[in-house]
Amino acid sequence: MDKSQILAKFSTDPDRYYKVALFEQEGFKRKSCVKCKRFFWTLDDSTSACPDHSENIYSFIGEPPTKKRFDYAQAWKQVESFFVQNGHKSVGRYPVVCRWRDDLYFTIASIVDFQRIMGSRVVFEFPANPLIVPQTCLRFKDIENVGVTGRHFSSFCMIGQLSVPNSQGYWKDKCVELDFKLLTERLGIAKKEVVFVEDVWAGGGSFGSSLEYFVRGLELGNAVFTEFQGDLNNYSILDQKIIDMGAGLERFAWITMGTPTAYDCCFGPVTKHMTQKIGLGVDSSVISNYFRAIAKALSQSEDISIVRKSAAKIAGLDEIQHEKIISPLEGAYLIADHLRTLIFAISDGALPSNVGGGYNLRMILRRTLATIDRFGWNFDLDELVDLHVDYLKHTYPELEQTRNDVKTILDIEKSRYVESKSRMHNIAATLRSQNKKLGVDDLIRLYESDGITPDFLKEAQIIPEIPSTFYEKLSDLHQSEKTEKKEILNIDGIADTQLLYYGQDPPEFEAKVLRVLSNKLVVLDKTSFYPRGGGQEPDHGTIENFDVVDVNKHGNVVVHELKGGVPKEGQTVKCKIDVSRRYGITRHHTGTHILNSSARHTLGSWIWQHSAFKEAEYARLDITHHSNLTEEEIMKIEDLANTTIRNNVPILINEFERGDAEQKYGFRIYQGGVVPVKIVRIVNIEGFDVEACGGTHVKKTGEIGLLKITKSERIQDGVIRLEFVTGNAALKYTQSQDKKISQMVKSLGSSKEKLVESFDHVMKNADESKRKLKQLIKRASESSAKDAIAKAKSIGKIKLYCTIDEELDDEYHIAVGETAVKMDKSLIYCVLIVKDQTIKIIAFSGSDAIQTKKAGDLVRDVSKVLGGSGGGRDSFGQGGGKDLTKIKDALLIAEQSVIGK
RNA sequence: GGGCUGGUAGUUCAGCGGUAGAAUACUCGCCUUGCACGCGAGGGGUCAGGGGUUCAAAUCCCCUCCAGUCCA
Repeated sequence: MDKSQILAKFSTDPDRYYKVALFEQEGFKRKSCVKCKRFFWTLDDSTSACPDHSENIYSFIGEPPTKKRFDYAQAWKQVESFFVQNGHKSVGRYPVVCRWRDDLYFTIASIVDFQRIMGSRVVFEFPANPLIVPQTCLRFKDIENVGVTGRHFSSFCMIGQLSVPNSQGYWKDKCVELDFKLLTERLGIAKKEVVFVEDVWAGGGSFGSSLEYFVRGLELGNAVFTEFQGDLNNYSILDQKIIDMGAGLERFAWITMGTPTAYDCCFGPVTKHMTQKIGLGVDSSVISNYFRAIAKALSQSEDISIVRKSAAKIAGLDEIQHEKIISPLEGAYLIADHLRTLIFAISDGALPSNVGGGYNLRMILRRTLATIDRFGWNFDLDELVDLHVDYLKHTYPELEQTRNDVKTILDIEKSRYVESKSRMHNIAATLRSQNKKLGVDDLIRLYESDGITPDFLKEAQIIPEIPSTFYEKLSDLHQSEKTEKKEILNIDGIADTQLLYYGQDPPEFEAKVLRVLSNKLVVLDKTSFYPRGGGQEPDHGTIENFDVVDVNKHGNVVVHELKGGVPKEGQTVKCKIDVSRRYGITRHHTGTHILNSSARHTLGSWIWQHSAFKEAEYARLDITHHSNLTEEEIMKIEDLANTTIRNNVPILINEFERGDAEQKYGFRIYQGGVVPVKIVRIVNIEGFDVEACGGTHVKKTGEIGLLKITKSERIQDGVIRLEFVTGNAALKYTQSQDKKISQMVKSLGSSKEKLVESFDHVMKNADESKRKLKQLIKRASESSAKDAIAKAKSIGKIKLYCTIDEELDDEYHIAVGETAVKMDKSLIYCVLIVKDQTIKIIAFSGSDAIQTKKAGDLVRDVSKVLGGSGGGRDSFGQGGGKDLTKIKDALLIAEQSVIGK
């Protein structure tokens, strides 16, 4: 939907869409900006331009409009206590890794916390009404601006003020009144300073008006009133209207502090520590002037390099001063920002990698490290992380728990960066020594497959200039599309299936056939057949006497696929589950939970389930982890899992309201991904693991018997796949392993106890034999060569030795031949080697014999006879053929060929 | 999720259908009072693994494993 059209429409009726009680009470006037025509509301009679175009834009830098000063941590305390006093519930932040939405890697706005996708619709679930949340959000879109503009962050805290207008919540009037009071009464900003700008918001099929509020050109927040659904020509009022006010906490702090940038008051001791260490003063008026100028320049241009240049000019900084004063500051801000983002992301379970959202994290860490390198600083990442966490833990106490894991991950990633850098230098050195001219395609390949940028090559003076077509060509390469298809079955009008497997779970039951589809799909009124879902494979069994080969759930209807025929609609049928298959699957499913938790306890807090698959014979679990697993790690995980199994821990399954479950157990419960339901089923392996899960589980862990990991592989950067077996499948696995060992023992003629020794012995022998053979050939070649010379037939000036060998191979004859022609320069050495139904020809011509016959030519002539081909140089040639019947002819041809026929 | 690149001596890499190489490190010898260096010789390889094409594969094709890198 076109937002400008909605805005145009809403603007024609401001009383209906924008005018709130506060405007009336306080006497706000509605004006249209002299520059951009946008409508805004203000108490200041003298203003004629909207905040973006006003004269005093960003004049709070150095001169804040408040007497009170609140830094980042204090600002939240003020906002929180204000809203709590006004009847809001303050809820903890949600993870920045957005596991409850398939379409987002990271939480990008506070409202996302409460959105759940059901089918194609977005539904809202609020744990309280009204509420307030300090939601950390990650955005990588404007990464180039971070550190430079003074206000762009890769992560920031969006204060979310959410209200549903009903008996507890409120609508527009109260919302704007509260926001206004927060600014004026709590923060102490003069009423005249606050400006509201009319705007609209649209997305996900709904839309509504919004009011952005500014102080001196700085947008502090945006109150969105989601009110309608449909499109502009045909829309209705939503059943559930929602107020979504999002405000930047960093900006709240900034406006009261009036520091040159928002970074100065939001990273607490971090930037201070850095500027002290590198010896930069940040308080000077030059810097304030510069960043005020940046803000002005930003409203005129989006090109950051132009903005920087023009701001330097306004602030009166020449190029050298700019480079000396501003650049390092920008670097310090960037480092502080990026590290804070990494702390949140890693704490919430994201890992830097080359896929998905992990790539963003790898990029910002590498930008951080490259910045440190560029200025030659020696910051200790661990120390900076500590400073951040010590500061942030007042607002986000949970960060304390992952402090050390964050350091571990950063350390691993850092060493990858260092390795990558040294690889780049190696390649650069090679390129330099090759001294080849590099085309655009070469540069693109270097960039895409080795990460070597043309800038790097230019700096290393390997290329003189970056070709103008480089970036164009590069972006052309990345025009890809996504396709997704899903088959939809028509099950309209069929009643929801009663799910027996969540109740008594009878292995045999009678049910009524409600519908037969496509002559193979059967829908019953109730079923014990567990359908495919959450990585669990479906039950098999029989309905009447027909085999059930597949079971799927479509909405709330379970559809059974039969083989060999179908019952009639309306018929009552006898159904039987394949119990042993089900039990195998069930044990693997509970085993998956145990294994996941075992891996997390053994490896670290960053372990999450990435995906899983469980059937009767085996299961696999993909976990998020930074490196391939060592044998020791696998064994430790296995040990813990099996200890848990032997402890025979009870498994409790209960249903909770989603919000209650999240509050009680945290977001760790969502290991299996998105669960679009209001009531979640919690599977609790007491004291060990808690997950939201709809699958079938054993009653006590002891039932699993044994869990054996059979394979571990890294399926992509940051994801390890564990294949494993439990119960009877585990026994079968060890039996088959044992059988293999027996076979090896048998062919080695050894015993199970001495298997490893015997194997080592055989390997050693083989190595030694190979070495001996090499020596033997070397020593024998001289006498064999003499022998050949003696046996050779004289033909004119030269001698020909030509023979057939069915025992020794080309390696031997090459050695002998080479020696022989060195000893007798008039010799031609030619052997036909018969092996595996083919004939190989090897020929050497001594340096004198070459004039008569070149080895390459000889081979070509002879191999032709044998139905093959070959060739080579003057002194050496090889070839062959497959026609064994012509082997005698070949000898003759060889002689004739030498004679010159 | 979609691509791309690579895996050869302990290490860094070259070779890219036709006898498996260089540099460096290693061992030994020579030179030197000794060290650094210099000179000479030598050892060191399942060319990641498996299959295919071919008279012939490190080299071409397919699969697997391991690693790197770019994009969304």
